[in-house]
Amino acid sequence: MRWSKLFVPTLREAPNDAVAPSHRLLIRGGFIRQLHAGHYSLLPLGWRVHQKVAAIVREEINAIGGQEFLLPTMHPASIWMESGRWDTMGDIMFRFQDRKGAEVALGVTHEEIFATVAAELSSYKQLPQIWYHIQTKFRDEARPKSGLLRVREFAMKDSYSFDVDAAGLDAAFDAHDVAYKRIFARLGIPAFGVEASNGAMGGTDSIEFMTVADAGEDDVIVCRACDYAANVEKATSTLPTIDDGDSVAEIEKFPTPGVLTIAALEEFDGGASAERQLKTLVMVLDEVVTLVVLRGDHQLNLQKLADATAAIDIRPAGPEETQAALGARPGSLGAVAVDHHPVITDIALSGRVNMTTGANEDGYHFRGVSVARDLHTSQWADLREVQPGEACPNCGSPLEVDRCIEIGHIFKLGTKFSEVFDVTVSDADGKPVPVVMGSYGIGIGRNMAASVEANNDDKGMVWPVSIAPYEVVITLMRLDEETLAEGERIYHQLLAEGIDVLLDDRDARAGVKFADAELCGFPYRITLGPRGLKAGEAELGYRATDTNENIALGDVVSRVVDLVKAAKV
RNA sequence: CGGGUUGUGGCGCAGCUUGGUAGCGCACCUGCUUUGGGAGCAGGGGGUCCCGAGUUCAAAUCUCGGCAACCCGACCA
Repeated sequence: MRWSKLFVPTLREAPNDAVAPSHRLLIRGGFIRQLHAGHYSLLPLGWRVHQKVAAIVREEINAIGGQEFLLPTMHPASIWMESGRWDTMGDIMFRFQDRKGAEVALGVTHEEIFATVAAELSSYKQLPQIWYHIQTKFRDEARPKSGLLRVREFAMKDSYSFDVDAAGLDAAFDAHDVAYKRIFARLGIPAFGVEASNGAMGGTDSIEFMTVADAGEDDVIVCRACDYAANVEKATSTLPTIDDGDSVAEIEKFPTPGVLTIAALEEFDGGASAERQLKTLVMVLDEVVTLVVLRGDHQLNLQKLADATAAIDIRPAGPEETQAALGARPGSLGAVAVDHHPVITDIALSGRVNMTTGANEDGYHFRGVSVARDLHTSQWADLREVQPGEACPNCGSPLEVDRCIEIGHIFKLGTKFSEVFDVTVSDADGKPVPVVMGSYGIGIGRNMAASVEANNDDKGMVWPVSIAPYEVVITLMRLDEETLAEGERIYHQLLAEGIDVLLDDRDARAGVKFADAELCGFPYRITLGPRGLKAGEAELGYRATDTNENIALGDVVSRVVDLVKAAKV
């Protein structure tokens, strides 16, 4: 391609509302333009990268036996009603009516659709299968942000595995785990897997692939001493034992005028330290008022509560609801003897005695509360959010928290969808068994942006050769006959070698061409000008290291070909 | 959904307080000079000032209503 013909609207300054580095650079480099919130047009350079990312994903999924499909992205409501997700998806799903008034939706994911196709599987002999497509997903995100990192319309590779048993699923899962790590390595993204919540999907194992970035949206708890890493939605830690005293006291109500917070009760004469208090949160889970009890100094993680209860709609109770439920205002609430509402108790409170908590009477608290004896716990669950500095559950070292971008997610679905959509096969004994499914997603555009987050400097993007829009740019310092002729010669030789090469034949100043080439992040730059030509040399520049060297004109092509081939492996 | 910020040529901004019909830098077009790190001079083109209503002789500017975008949080298979 000749730059003079290529549409690359570079900007010297990024729009003010772009903040994330990848967002700013992709716009400045003329790779993307926003249409509206969460919807981006991919311009020629952006589209080339996008296609290269997709090609790598395709290669790696094909390598583990994946078969590529293309399923529709507009779905009838009925199929989502069958799986029960018409309701559970909530506002994330774009829904509308066709001209006949039939309810339709744009796909947020494709478990249902692949399952309907898989219903034609009939024998265990046909298994295992790995099916995938690279298709546009639509998600009406509450807050699209950071350019390509969080959008409402995006291409995603989602694959689904079909196996006759759990062992087969394990194999498919592990194969994806390996494939994903290869993909991220090829995309130039430092990635690691973390234990993750399955969300509303259910299932067992769930691994999210993360890369550390300020622009990320997920907090990941990591241990530097061992390999423990988990999303805060899932992370646990080892807590030191709290000394509750030797004897078990009787429950006792005592006046606490004006004491409305955990902190105030710590200071109060006759109060208790936070770790010896019970914190009672009044939550509304799918319109059921529920008490959630945690240790006084612990924080609730909402996703853990959602996972534990399978509730779809979770919100804190309002003041009136709280008053109606417990007869007291926040600050004096407790779960002691409450049995007219579900009580979900954090497992960290197991076995605790002589605790202090609100008495459900304004201005009074209880002391001497035994969790097992005095609370009518309807469900125990791990609800508390791990804090940095707490001990790693594996090795005891202090945990840290990293801000991360989620760049891929693999998890085991089990038989939920196969049962709903009757995806059954006959096993070796001729008996019908539901197929065991797995689901594996990776966003193309998000990974493109994540690669920029990981590979940039003050001059612009630094693409890995594997996904660079062009592998080499030939920068012509002058458009005189000689330079042009030599540029054309090298350009055509590189093209013949299958190299993605861009010839910068624009009538522009050297500084402009250099700055644009660096901004766009082409890995190699061949600089040709009268000065070098006179000496029979070209300059070969390396974007990643910001270095260059002079090379004899006759050697440039073979040198670049070698470099590109070596880098692509 | 709560909190905050912002909407003025393609991008970055000024003008708004104190109404008088829009300006600067970059980018773009023409010419000349220049030419190995975002050139200089001269000339030129381009704007429903987010939308609507109101006040006024007159609104980018004041009032009211709406819309949109961004940031933080909530939310997010």
